[in-house]
Amino acid sequence: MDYIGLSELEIQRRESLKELRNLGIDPYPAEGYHVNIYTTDILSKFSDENMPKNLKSVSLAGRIMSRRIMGNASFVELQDSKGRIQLYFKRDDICPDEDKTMYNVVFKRLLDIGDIIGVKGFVFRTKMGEISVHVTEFTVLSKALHPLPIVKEKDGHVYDAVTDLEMRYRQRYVDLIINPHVKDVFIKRTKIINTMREFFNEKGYLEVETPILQPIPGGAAARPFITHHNALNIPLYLRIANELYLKKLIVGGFEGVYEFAKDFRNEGMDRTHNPEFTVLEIYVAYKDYLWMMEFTEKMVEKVAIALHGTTKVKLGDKEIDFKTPFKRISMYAAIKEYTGYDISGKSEKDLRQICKELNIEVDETMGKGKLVDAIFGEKCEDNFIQPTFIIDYPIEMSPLTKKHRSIPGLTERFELIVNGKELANSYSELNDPIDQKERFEDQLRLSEKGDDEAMFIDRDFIRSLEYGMPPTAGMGIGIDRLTMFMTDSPSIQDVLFFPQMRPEKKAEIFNESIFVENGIPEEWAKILFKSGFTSLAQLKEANPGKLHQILCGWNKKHKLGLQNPTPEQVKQWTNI
RNA sequence: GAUUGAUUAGCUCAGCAGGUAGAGCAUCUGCCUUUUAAGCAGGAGGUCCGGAGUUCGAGUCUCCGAUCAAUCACCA
Repeated sequence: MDYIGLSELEIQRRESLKELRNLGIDPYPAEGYHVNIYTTDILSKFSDENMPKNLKSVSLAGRIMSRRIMGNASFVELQDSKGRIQLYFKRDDICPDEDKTMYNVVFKRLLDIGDIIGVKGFVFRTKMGEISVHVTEFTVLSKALHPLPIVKEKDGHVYDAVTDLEMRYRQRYVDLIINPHVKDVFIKRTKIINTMREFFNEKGYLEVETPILQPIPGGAAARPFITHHNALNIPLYLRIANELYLKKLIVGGFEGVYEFAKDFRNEGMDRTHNPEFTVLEIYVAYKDYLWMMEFTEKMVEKVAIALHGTTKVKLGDKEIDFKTPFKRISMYAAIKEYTGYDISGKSEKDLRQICKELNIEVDETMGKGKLVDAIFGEKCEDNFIQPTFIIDYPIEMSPLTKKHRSIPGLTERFELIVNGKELANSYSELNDPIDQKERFEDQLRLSEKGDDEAMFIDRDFIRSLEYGMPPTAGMGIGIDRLTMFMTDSPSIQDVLFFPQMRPEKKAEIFNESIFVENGIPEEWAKILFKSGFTSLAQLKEANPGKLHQILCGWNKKHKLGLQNPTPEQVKQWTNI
């Protein structure tokens, strides 16, 4: 076995692996292990007076998280999918006969923290009062070769926790093993999605799937990822939204459709942005945005209660109350409240001037919509901590939204803001095909002006509207953000199992061939390379005596079991 | 992309106006027979992120690079 480059702990574990096999124990057995109880059930059902029958003979499996060996009695903490429990191993119970190998060798010496075992035994309470499993038999189920970081915990106080974010995100499996609260976040995430799904299904809306690879990335303003389809020889885009496809389904006659969709945006990454993220979009025929506002707040309230049993949720040092009804305020009223400016009816030039007076950075490519959005984003958004609907957006920033029924220049649109961040976005969908075509053309003009986020024109979408789409309300909500709010997570990386990261630095390219070609045996060539000799010139400069020592030392240290070269041989190598 | 900070044992972290690399846990060897984050004693374990420079001497100072984090910018 090639131990080069391994730490001592890893070498030890590989040695233990060999020894297990020599003893006839398969460290990775093929058959399953019969489990009849979880750690948490043992703890909750235990009773000193009236021990339930099923605790008299338990069989469970999990990972060894700590060991305390006291001669021929030992304690182990076992972690399964639900929690942890203490195991008690006693030599003469594990090995009733003369042969004490299973305890003295296999358990004490060849098992390590991180290994996965199955145990059978009975439940009891130790003198110290801890509910434990007295093990009568154990089975090695999987030997861990990579040492697990050791985290200790007592009375809620955690010692030596792994806090390195890079390790936690890159090796999420390790994070999940050693930081139990991490699992909770993801269990809650799934619960959020399930709760929403139930809410929609109860009303008879249909869960659907629409394309992720799209010839035209529509439905939002964002920079897409581009890929290429070989057979068709065309570019394809990863979707930035599923809006247009879902509306086509409403045209097709469904009453309500929804999709939990992965969207992709080729933009910056930070605490609240990941290149791929999950969005729920739902469209319901014969409804408008006022209906959707009530629908949305009920849905969010239901999620909060499903998760926490109350509408009040802790978020950092704040408490958010998701009790309905949420506050509603129009966008212009919000701007007036926080800036003092009444921007209704203002021209692009006026808006630019107002931005200047408010010290908001603007550039030439920004149209009216983006200017208003800049004012709102800069001066207002942060102020809305409790759930608030911002309603009635200017037409320029809402190209897929129906014009307001009574206020010119505005659209029937709302966003839900929580903790100063946009959570959901919704509107009465524009179903006038001619108006829609004009709005797309406006976007085209913005794009020509240099706005690289302006929407593409989707002619098939316009064609679908020409067949007639019923009045429809649509809503999109960021699942990652919702999960952040509901689990008190400060960054999106905490609610994604595998957040996008820069690739790990490539391992050094292993190339000892130059030495091999010059007659040095391969095993020694590798060691030369690993000890920092990467060229023949370097080798020539080396002191042969010292080099001999380095090589023999390496052989010993890493237990390679190679026959050491003679000093003369090594001298020869330096003279190649 | 900018600024600031970080990178030392498997893990958590010390270390200094430049002078032989430290602790706890984990690991190994003894002792210890129901412990409570960690029983006791002893041992082993490091390319101090990489490269160049200053110096008699660099983990420490300077420069370049890598990676990560925080803040900002960008992100309808």
